[in-house]
Amino acid sequence: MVMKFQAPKGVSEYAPPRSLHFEVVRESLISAAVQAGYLLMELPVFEDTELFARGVGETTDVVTKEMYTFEDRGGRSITLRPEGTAGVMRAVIEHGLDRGQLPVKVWYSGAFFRAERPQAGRYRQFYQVGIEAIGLNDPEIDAEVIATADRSLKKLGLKDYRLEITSLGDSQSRKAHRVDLDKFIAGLDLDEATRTKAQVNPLRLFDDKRESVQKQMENAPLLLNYLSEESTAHFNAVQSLLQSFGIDFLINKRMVRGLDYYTGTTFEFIHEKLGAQSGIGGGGRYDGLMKQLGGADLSGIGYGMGVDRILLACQSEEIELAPLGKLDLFAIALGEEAKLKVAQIVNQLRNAGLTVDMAYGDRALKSAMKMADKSGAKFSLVLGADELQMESIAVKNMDSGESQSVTISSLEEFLRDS
RNA sequence: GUGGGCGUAGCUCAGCUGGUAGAGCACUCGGUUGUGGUCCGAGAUGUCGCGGGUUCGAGCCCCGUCGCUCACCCCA
Repeated sequence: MVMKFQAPKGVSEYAPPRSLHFEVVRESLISAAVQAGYLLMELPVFEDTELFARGVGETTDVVTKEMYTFEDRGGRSITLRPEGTAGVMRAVIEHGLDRGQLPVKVWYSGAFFRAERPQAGRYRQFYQVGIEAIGLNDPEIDAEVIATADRSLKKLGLKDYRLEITSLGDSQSRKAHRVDLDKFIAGLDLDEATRTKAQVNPLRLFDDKRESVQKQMENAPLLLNYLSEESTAHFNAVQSLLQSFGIDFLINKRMVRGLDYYTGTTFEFIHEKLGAQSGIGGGGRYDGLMKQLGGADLSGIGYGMGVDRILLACQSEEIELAPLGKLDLFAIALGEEAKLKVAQIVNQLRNAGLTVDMAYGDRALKSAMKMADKSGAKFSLVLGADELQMESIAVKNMDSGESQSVTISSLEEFLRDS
């Protein structure tokens, strides 16, 4: 018996026709970034393990139990990237961009990896499109980043999502809050596991789904009330900018982010029709990260949008994702002689930059026309013995069903103009 | 790592209290001479996830195993 292979557990992969929808979503996310002046940063999918440990945070769940880590042949510890920001920082530093004109604005797109138990919208290999703006600590750039994320969703026609924002303040604000929060939690009635969780990151308890915990956390001290004057002013400025852009948002005083590097403005896009994994994108400021990784002491802000989840969101809203490119022409040959000619014409049109496909083999005309129909081509042409002699072909408009006669030499021009 | 659900044609699934398998979609061909989208007809396809057990007999019952899936956790 032959072994049957299947994709590794929990990976997201897309075969036609769904891959076309995936492509539309990804391209839409990318174009929003490009529109806002961000430039491509193409990165490796694996990095030195230490980069993520230091960048994302030694105690985070991502680093402690969700990374794909292995040793390469030179004995180096390598990790498949679980997120994008650390790699971007590394590359910015490595290429000296942090010493050039600021802000550095880059976008990236690709696969990320986390060794988690798969579930709806959560995969071990998943796709993100993200941007990072480095070297400018101005509310203006915060608002730009959030607006760009929002635009990338709106471009697709998404409606049933909400934007939640908060500010995690500067490190002093967080320290003061942490002291009080720890004190508060010490007085709660919690089980052992929850207590350990709170020791690693007490903010986590705000996110706990159990009602017993929620109830106890109702009067917990909120970080937002501990913000310094400066942080508050910054956060207020971001809010007024968003309002002036006409972007709706909610302030979530209990927002929790899983990565340690976040500071100040933090945000999340949540889709209302998805399952438990409803976060379709998120991001925030990470003002100490660059320095932490050995670069200049620059602030930064960025986001990561989940392509897989956004595709699911589009489906849940029944949004029609029109395929990007359509065929300009679908060509059909009748008879041996005509085949050569059609192959030649098709090749020539492709060289000229047109998008063309054809029927192969000896298909009945009816069946070939069905293929033409399904291909979504704008025009079809049938070339047989008659046309070979006449040098002119009937080109059929697949929408109207009407045909018109075009000479072979003017075919390219005809397709280009219609 | 912890729970629940499910594994029958390429896809979505049906199969009553056990008697060796079906539907829709998709696919291929056709409805006479070289033109699709509707309609009609015909056809192909399954070791019923795998292994064992009970039984005269198992897709249906029992055990195991693998896989998928949803949720906890976590997050895109």
